[in-house]
Amino acid sequence: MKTGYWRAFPRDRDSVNAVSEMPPAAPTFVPRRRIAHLDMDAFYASVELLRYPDLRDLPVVIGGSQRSQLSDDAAPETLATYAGRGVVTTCNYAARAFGIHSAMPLMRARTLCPDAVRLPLDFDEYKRNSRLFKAAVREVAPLLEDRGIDEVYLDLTAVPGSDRAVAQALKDAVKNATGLTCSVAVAPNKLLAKIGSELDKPDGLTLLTTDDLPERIWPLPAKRINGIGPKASEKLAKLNIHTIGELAAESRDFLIQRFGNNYGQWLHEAAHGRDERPVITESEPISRSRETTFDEDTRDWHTIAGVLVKLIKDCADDLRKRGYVGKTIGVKVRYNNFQILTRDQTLADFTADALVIRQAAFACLKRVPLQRPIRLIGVRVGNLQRADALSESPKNRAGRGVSGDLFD
DNA sequence: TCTGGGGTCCTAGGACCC
DNA sequence: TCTGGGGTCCTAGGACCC
Repeated sequence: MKTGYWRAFPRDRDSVNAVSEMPPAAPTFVPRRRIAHLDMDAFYASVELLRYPDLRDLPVVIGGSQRSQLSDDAAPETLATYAGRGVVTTCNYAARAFGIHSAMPLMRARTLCPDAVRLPLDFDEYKRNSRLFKAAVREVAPLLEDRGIDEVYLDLTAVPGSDRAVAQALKDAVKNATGLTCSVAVAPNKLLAKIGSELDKPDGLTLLTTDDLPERIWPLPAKRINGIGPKASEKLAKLNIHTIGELAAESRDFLIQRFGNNYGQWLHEAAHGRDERPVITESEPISRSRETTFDEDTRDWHTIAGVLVKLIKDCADDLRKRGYVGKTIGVKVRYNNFQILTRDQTLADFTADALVIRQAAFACLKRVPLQRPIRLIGVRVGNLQRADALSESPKNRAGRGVSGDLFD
């Protein structure tokens, strides 16, 4: 069995500088990486089906108002009686058979399937199940990268057992802990593992090697690559590039010329299934935010200000609860034409104080033209630091950054 | 049909400092 | 009087992801 390959140092798109600082290449034997991507199947819908098993074979759509906004005994309703803003957050496979998919406006889903059952979101319950499945997965493979509520990457390189056996053990662990199914792929890197976990959904188990590239990856649409979204996809289509294979057939220079140095180079690497990004097991948050869409578009300053005050309070509470302080305060509006505008301001001192945030946020809001109705308002606190790390650093406590001459 | 909320990263220009 | 380049921070916008 082939177990590895020789290389000098890992090449990582995100750590070019780090590589150049390393000592001269003394070749090291690096075991071939085994990376898994694990993705829960229709996660929110599946959690709801644990609570309402009778709905299992009916089309079910999750989205719209949140459970916390309803009375406790609110019964599930059908889409036919639903009116209002909002999109499908997710839906079960029965609903997908009608052409419904996530991010679709609920009113559109209603025309496709008026009899679909609509359930409100219950984030507390999804988070509880998320913690359960991640804890179970960690028992099998401790090197875990959290990619949100319903998916993770795992570095299986040091986990004993065949790829298939470990993948099956992961699926069994998730099922035992939550009663839910997931799809797992094992591949040489994150890029291929991510594509792989989609190939056999739901309840999938996929094993991929670089030898599978021509047969199993290249025929897929280019947008199946994580990082190629609607815009890049459209631009590629105009160049008559539709599949990953067609992308791989283009020269690096051609892609750099059309997409810029960074992105062009990355497109070329990705199409060839190359990706050396490590599994990141720990990371610090960059920002926290709160935003909301009005029931009706508005230009009324008092309405806007009133909502903003509440969002600021929520955001400040969240920061304090998590033990973070931030330095850059910003507001975001979305106009009724969907255009987004942001204004932000960096303070001299880190803060999690609602009153301080409020002052800065309203200074930002004053710079927002309200010449047309807005549909969304939001507040963001960025440049986060751990509150405890801050109190240990005299320079930070002074709040004037790192210019040493003020203190030396 | 009429489009949520919470994030991250990248780019690019200008200010400012050395 | 005219002319540098590099580095960092701030701000705004945009693409993308879950």
